[in-house]
Amino acid sequence: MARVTIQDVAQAANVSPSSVSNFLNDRQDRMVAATRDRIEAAIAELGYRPNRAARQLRNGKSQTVGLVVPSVGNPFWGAFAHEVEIAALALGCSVLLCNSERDPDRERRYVEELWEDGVRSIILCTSLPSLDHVSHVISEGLRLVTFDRPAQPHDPESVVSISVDNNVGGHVATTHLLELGHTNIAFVSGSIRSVNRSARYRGYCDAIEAAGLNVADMPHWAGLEADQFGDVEASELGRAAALELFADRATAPTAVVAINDMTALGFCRGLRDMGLKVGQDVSVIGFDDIILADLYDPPLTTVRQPITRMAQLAVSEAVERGSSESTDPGSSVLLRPELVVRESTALYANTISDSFLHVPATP
Amino acid sequence: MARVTIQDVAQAANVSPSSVSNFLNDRQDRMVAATRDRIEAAIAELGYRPNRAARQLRNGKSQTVGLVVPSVGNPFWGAFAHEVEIAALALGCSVLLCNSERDPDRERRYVEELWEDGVRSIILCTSLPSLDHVSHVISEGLRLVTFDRPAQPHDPESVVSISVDNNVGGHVATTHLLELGHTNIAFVSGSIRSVNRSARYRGYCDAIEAAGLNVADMPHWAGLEADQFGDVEASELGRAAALELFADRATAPTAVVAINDMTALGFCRGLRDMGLKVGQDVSVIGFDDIILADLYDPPLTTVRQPITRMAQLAVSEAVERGSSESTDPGSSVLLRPELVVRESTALYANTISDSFLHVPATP
DNA sequence: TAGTGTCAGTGCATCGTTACACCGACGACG
DNA sequence: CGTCGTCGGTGTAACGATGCACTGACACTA
Repeated sequence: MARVTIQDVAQAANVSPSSVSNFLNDRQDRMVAATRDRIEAAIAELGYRPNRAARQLRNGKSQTVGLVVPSVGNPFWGAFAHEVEIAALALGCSVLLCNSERDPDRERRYVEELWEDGVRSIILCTSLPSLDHVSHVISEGLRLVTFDRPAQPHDPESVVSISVDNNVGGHVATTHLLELGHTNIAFVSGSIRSVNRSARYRGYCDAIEAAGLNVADMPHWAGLEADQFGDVEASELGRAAALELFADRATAPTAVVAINDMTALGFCRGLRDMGLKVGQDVSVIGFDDIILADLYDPPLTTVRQPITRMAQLAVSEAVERGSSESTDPGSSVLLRPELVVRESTALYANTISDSFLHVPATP
Repeated sequence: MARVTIQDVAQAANVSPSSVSNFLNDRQDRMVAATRDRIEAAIAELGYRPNRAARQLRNGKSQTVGLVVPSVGNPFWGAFAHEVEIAALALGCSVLLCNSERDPDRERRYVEELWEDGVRSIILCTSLPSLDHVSHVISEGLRLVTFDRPAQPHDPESVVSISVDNNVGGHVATTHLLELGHTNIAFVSGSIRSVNRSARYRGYCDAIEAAGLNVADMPHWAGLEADQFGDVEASELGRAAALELFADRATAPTAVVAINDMTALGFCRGLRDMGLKVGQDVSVIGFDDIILADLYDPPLTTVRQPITRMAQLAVSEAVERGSSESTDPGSSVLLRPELVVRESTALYANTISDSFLHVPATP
């Protein structure tokens, strides 16, 4: 059961290893049909599979795509990683998984390491405003696809971005709450020093102002000590936000736009700690539509990201850039998010419930 | 910025490449201290990093550990993958991610492919009773660590298993409900043709009988068409179970042991569909303690798996088997799960609520 | 002093694949 | 008929690391 090499195939097909190599690397124009068929048959018969290590050693590239996410422990990123793996498999690639924990330094180290290990395509899920920390690798030829981070003016030319249109996402979410009659709508985000978060916030602001309201009047909860929380802990953040925003019932909002579903869920949990009912006392809308959104009680209204499609796009941009239907380098794909209305948002008219007005202050 | 090779280091240190190789491969006894220091200095100065592809080509092994999970889209597996990556990083390894979708054939294909690509250590999260589908690779020398699947009598000798003690887990969960006074306790599992699930079921049965009750009197919901559902869909399964078990209120249980948290959450969602309140009308206990368990409303009582510890064990068994403190080959590590009481379980005495008795039948 | 052993370090073939440079044969063209 | 171009295919030197088999120097022993 020793390994079948290209030599074995060559021998079986009565050609030189070079020809087999030519066959494998799409230079079939260089040979007559009969030869091609013999090689093909030999490969099939011997069950030959090229040795990745040798290939990679020889030409410095690997068939692996690097995936750098903040943390697969977060259900959104877990789901995305799942979709990426499926898409990569379809293209014959493996996925090397890295968790950056949203640490720019880890991002850089991972990207450098992957590059040095021959990985030439990386899907980087970052939302840092600048790509300076990895630009030196890009300039050496790395195919970088950023996810969840639209292209920025100063990005290196070759970078492709796949993202949802966060601006319209934030707008859609906020408009939904406005249409339900809410006029005191908080934005809960943690730090927004990231391009996707600030875009969502902009969408929120635009919607508020378009409704003739003043953003300055709305509570904006932007985290504890800046960036103290990583990604899995988004829910902790939401929870903390709820406790803080509802400490004073007089000024508390009746509706909340959360930066993502995990934060929204944490917020709901915090509301519960304070004896408030989501979708009754307070309307909460999330972002992402993770599997848990539909499972929650009440099911969470949210803005869905089409992650399957996005994962496919990201992988195909990463591994087959330059092929027929691929995007131009430097382009940015912005997919349209979709509002999913469930039960965590309700008419403002129904919001002023007994429980809201008479609930005792928490200790 | 060309690659620094072992030759460059050798030249800089005034030794032969062989000596550098010796240095790198723990054969430092073969050289005098001064030489060692020179090599060390040269490596540091040039920033040398061994080329993985070349290494792998030469000796057929890679520094990568393969991780085969049912689906990283499932928050439990996502969290586990996260921990595995952290543990692997600490040991200088990368993690290659594969989703088996619980399909034995995909498991086999992935394992074979990883093996052929030089991966010599695989953490396989399977719960298939037999390892026959991968035993041929094991016999060639693969270091296989199974996770969430205790060793079975017919397993190949070299396999190490890391798992929680599912039997006591099931027992602890059930006992908790019994202690709350429940006597009609359902078991919701989907197919239990997997060793961990059947162990949990056994623990459940033991506890029921130890309480002087009869397992035959308890509802056991074991899935729709056997195995129709994958892993992410565990929640769908739970939801379906709820609708079915509570179709007839007369025989419906007052408490439920779910096979895992996702199923439990789905079950809660189903209960909600029927107008029932978890932790009030019905007590529900899960298994795993995923991050969402604490976030849920009501927070889910569950049996926690110590995944950080388990991931560390799995990785260290996979990559450094044979080292000092490692387990004997063929051993099985069973960690103790921990009951986490939250609010989805309640005293039976409090269970017979108005809403339970008078809720209208759903259409 | 010849013989044996140990120590520190090196030469070289090798892993499987690739692509450049080459080669022979045949056809066409001036 | 000689020459050139093209086609189909091959030889070979890498890519970078490894470890066996070896060597030269020195020490110790009989």
